[in-house]
Amino acid sequence: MIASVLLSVSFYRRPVLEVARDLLGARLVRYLDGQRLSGTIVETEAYRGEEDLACHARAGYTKRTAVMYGPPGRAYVYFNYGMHWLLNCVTGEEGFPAAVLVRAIRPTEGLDQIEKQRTGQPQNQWTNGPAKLCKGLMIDGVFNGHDLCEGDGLYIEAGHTVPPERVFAGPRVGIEKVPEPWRSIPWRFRLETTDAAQFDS
DNA sequence: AGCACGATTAACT
DNA sequence: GTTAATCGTGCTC
Repeated sequence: MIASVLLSVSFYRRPVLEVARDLLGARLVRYLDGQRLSGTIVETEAYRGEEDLACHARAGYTKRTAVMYGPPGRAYVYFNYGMHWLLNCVTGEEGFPAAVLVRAIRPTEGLDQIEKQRTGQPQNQWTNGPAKLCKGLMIDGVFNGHDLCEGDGLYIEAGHTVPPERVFAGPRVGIEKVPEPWRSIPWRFRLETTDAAQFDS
């Protein structure tokens, strides 16, 4: 049994591209009613600064984006399309808006609980999308601004070290209307699973 | 005050 | 491949 290591503020207080890359293989944990729901992070995206026209901070400091300007290691959880919650991790120095969108995890603990949130869906589609994983782990707006470094309710633990050859970078998705270079810049990171058939992405 | 649209998903044809 | 669902946010008037 390997001791779980809670990712600390120093992990998040680094350039967002490094954090997005290093979160691959880490374990996202939702601690609920004494039970752990968790999954290995297999896909992330980086959003960086007011100049990044795909980043919410393009609008500057607003009530919505305030969390991104705050200290690293906090959760930025926002509501989208009138029905979906999406989870981000704030990164970098306080005052600079940047965050990592957690796009997909591979479920590892609390499968029975996760399934209850994803009824009718096959297991390989329980948490293979940013809104799906929030639904599966019961993550919503109450976690906006939550400190991920306290090990309380929602946090991330270090996982296995992922060799570079297993990391694939590509353009971020869902931002087709964003001008170049932001639309195509390869700030999406994926961890190729050895069991691709069991986990569509 | 009104409006267009979005870091998506699921169900369709 | 196409589209409805559904509402907070930021921008325009």
